[in-house]
Amino acid sequence: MTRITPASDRRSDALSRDRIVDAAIEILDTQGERALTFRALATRLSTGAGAIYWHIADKEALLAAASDRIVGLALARVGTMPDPRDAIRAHALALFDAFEAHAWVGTSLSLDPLQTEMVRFLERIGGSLVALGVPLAQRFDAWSACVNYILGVAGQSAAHARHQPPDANRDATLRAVAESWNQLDPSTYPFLHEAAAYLPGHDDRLQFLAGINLILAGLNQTPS
Amino acid sequence: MTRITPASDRRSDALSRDRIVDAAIEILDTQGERALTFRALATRLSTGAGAIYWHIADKEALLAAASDRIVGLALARVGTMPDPRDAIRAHALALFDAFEAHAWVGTSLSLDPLQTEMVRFLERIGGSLVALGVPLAQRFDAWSACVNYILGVAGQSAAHARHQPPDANRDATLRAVAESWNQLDPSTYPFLHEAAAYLPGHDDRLQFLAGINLILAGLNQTPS
DNA sequence: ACCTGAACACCGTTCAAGT
DNA sequence: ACCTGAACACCGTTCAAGT
Repeated sequence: MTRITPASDRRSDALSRDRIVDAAIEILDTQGERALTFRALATRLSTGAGAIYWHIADKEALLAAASDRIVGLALARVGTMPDPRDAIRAHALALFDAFEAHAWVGTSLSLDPLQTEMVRFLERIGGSLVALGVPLAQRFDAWSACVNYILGVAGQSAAHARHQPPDANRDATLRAVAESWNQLDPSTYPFLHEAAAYLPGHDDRLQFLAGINLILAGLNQTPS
Repeated sequence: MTRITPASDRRSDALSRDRIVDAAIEILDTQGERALTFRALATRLSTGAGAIYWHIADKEALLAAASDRIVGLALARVGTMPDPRDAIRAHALALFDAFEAHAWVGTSLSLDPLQTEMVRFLERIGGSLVALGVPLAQRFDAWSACVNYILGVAGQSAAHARHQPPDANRDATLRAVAESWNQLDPSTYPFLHEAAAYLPGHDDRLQFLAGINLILAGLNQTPS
C-alpha cells in the first residue's frame, strides 16, 4: 500500500500514544513536573484535553510511559562491552545521567510489563551477571542488588534535584548543608562534622559509581 | 512554673506542628496519600484549612516532616549493637520495614537540615563505618553507598507498593509479572526467563539485606 | 474509531477578618 | 500571635455530542 505524505505542512498528524509521550517529555523537561497538565498537553497537541484519554489511561500511566521512554534512550547510548563489569558500570552511569537530566523520572518506574524499556534494562544487567559467572545460587540476589541500587540511588539523586529550584546553585546548596552539619553538637555528631568537609564539591556521579564497584567487589567474596 | 492540665476533656489542644504531623500520618496510613488534603486535615483537627499554614509552609514540607517522623520512629526501634556490621544491617532493615509500613514515605526525604531524624540516621551509619575501621580515604564513598542504598532501595520498594491498590495480592502480582516475562522471546530475554522462576514467593526484605551484605563484603576488598 | 470541550468534583494556597 | 473560612486559581477525569 502506497502512502503519500501530504506536501503541505500539516499542522499535526493524528494523535497517538507516542506523540503524546513526546509532547509530555518536552513539557516536563522545559517547564518542569508541575507544568505537565492535560490542558497544557492538549494545547500543545492542538486538541482537547479529553482526547488524550483515548490513548492513555491516566496521568500515572503518562508519567510511566515518559519515564520508560527515557530509560530506552539511555540504553540506546550504551554500546556493547566485552567485560561484563564494564557493561554494568556503563548501564548504571547511563541511567544515572538520564535521571539527572530528567529529574522527573523516578518513582514512576515499576515492574509493569508495559514498560518495555525497563524490561530490557533488567535483562541486560542479568545477562551481564551471567557473563560474569555469578553462580546461580547468588545470581538472583546479586541481580536484585544491582538493579535496585541503580534505580533506587539514581532516583534518590534525581529526587534531590527535584526538591531544588531549577536555578539553584549546587555548590551553594552543598555548602549550606555542610554548614548546618558543622553547627550540630560535635560530640553527638562526630561523623557528620568530618563528612561536612567532603560534602562541598564532591562528585555525585563518581560516588554513585563507587557504590556499584562496592557491590561488584562484594560479588568476589563468599558471603559471610 | 506549675502547669495544670484541664480536668475536663478538652476537644483539642492548641494547634502545633507536631499535632499536625501526627494527624497527617494517621490520614496517610489509614486512607492513603490521596486522602491527605488540607481540608481533610483541618477537619480532623477541628480547625480551618488556612490555620495549618501558620505552622507548616506547604504540603511538601508537611510530607517531609511526616517522613522524618517515621525515620525517627524506625531509629528508636534499633538497639545498640556491638558489631558495626550488625548495626548497619539493623538500621537498614528498620528503615526498610518502616518504608514498607508507610509506603508514602519515599522521595520526600532530602538532606534538608530540618529533617533532624534523617540527620541522626546519617550519623549512625557513618559512625558504624568508623567503628568498622573503614579508612578515611574510602569512608565517604562507603558511607554514601550505604546511605543511598538504604534510602534509595527502601524507597524503591515502597514505590512498588504505592503503585498497587492497597488490597492487591502480592503473590498474584509477582506471578503476573513472572508470567509476562515468560511470554517474552526466550532468545532475547534468557535471563528474565530464568528469573521468572525465582520471582513469585521471593522475600523482598532478604533480598534488600543481601544487597547490604554485598556492599559490606565489598568493603573488605581493595577497590579494583 | 477517534476527537471535542464543557462540566464535575475536587485541589493547594491566600488573605481579609476575626479573637 | 494565632485562627477562621470564603475566595481564587487552578487540577484530573468524565461524558454527551460530534465527525
